[in-house]
Amino acid sequence: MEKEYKTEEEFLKNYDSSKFEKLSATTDILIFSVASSKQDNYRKLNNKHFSVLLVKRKQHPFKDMWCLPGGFIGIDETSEDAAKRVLARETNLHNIYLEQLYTFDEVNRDPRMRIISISYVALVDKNRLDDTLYEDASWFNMEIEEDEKNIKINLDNGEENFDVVIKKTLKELTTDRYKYTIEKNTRIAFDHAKTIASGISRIKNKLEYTDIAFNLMPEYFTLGELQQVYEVILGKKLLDPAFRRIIASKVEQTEMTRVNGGHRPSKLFKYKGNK
Amino acid sequence: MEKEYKTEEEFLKNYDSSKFEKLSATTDILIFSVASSKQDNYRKLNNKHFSVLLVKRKQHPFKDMWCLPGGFIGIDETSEDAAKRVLARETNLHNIYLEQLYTFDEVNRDPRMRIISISYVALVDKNRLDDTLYEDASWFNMEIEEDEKNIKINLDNGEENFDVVIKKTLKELTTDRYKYTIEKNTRIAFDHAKTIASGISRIKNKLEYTDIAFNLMPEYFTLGELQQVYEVILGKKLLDPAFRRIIASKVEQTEMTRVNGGHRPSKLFKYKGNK
DNA sequence: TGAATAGTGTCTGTGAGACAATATTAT
DNA sequence: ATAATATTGTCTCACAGACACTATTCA
Repeated sequence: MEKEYKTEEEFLKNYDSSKFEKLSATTDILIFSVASSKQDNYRKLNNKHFSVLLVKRKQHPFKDMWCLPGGFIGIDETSEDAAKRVLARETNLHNIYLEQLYTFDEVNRDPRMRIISISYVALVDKNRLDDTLYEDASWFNMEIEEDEKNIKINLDNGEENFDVVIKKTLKELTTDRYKYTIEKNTRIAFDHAKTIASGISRIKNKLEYTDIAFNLMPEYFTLGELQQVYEVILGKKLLDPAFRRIIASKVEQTEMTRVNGGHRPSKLFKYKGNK
Repeated sequence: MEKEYKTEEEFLKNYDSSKFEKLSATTDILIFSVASSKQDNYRKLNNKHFSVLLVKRKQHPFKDMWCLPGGFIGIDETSEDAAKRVLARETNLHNIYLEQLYTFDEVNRDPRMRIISISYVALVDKNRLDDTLYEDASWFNMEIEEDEKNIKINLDNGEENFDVVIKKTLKELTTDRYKYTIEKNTRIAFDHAKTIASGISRIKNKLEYTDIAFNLMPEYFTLGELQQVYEVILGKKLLDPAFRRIIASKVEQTEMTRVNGGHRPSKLFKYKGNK
């Protein structure tokens, strides 16, 4: 006890509190999902969209603009715990895929005071959600167009529709890591447009070499549905046989089929787990 | 001005400072490099080792144990700026490859008080360093053995030699993301053994799909040297023809050759840049 | 000369891209 | 019958793994 105190004291002596003021930390969460919208043609499958949950700000700064759900990190909780807390508040769900994305800490990212943001990505199956949303939250469908220089995201929640453009600049030195700068943005608060772009990029990458896609799926699904999820996230059509080859080892066929309109019914599959 | 103040006030009213105490943030940097050690046999090439810079703690807690170079993040600087500051102090170099790794924020990771650590990975070419090291810093060669369940790292700085074992457990839900727990560790302070394991894992992955390796190389190098760098980081031998095929598009041959003992001299190459 | 590294040629198997072909359903 | 999706077959091309072979140097 004596020693504890002594080292603490020693530490604080060396800790220049005028220079190294403490700072506030929040967690901001990208809650991603895939939404389905009915098609006009009875034969056709539902249209799918990669979507993100945003919250309308009720206060200054950035009043009436959209931001990511988030919250302050308590002195006795980890950022992951804080993220789970926010996630439960927004979705009423526990046990959701969650991974740390990046820590955004530009000095003036919040005009009020120094607040760093430890951001997380969550993936949820929309079927698990009830329709009631917390406060002023809203799901935005995203259309993503990405090239070498820019990521353009069109966001649409049925009432509002706007574009965000994030410029990717290669950082100095040999690396593939991009630095994101907001090129066009009128409706997203803080630096959250960057967070969204980073999160999309992370999920797109991981889609190709991990099984995260299954977090967006219900227990039973058709391979067509699964393929659609890959397609809307990657932003490109995939060839059926190739997709089936790749996915085959990860799924398990069931006896059930889904009858879905004027075409051949499809078998239902479920996730097999990693090998 | 009036409005600024008003919103700040409003904000602070909603900001429950008893619950959301501010916290301290540091940056910890994995400074990786590749060391060469002379061989006994005049014909043989230098032995290469993947190495990391550690600093001996002079104070409690963890006195006399080894930790990553790091420092507090000022209220007016980003974690990246802080990392560059530390990097310049330790290496006397600017313009070093630097990327954010992960934010470690377990509540009790520092026994004194709540301190979160925004960690970075830096890659330096050892030829650019002079031999004088800042304070009690020391380069440790690493031997890495990794399997499905554990990462075992043997660290050796010529005087001390010890093992660290980090257990990888698959996190709940469908994901390839591992949670690291320290299984065996006697000489590394704080949770820095985890940080080292994460950093190694990041670099190993990126080595395969980016050009980061060239940050560890001098301007001119032989393909054999480059291959050695890949081999010590990946922890396995590569086949010469395959390696040359992959690397061919990224390098440019020069007129120079390196004469290196009792064997055929090798052409010197330089990095061509992405495409 | 021999040990060691440098560098090239080539066979083979795997796997992705491409496209064709067949199956099945509701209207 | 037809439009739409479901599912499978197969050809080709690129490329990684494997191994053999040649080139060159210095003690």
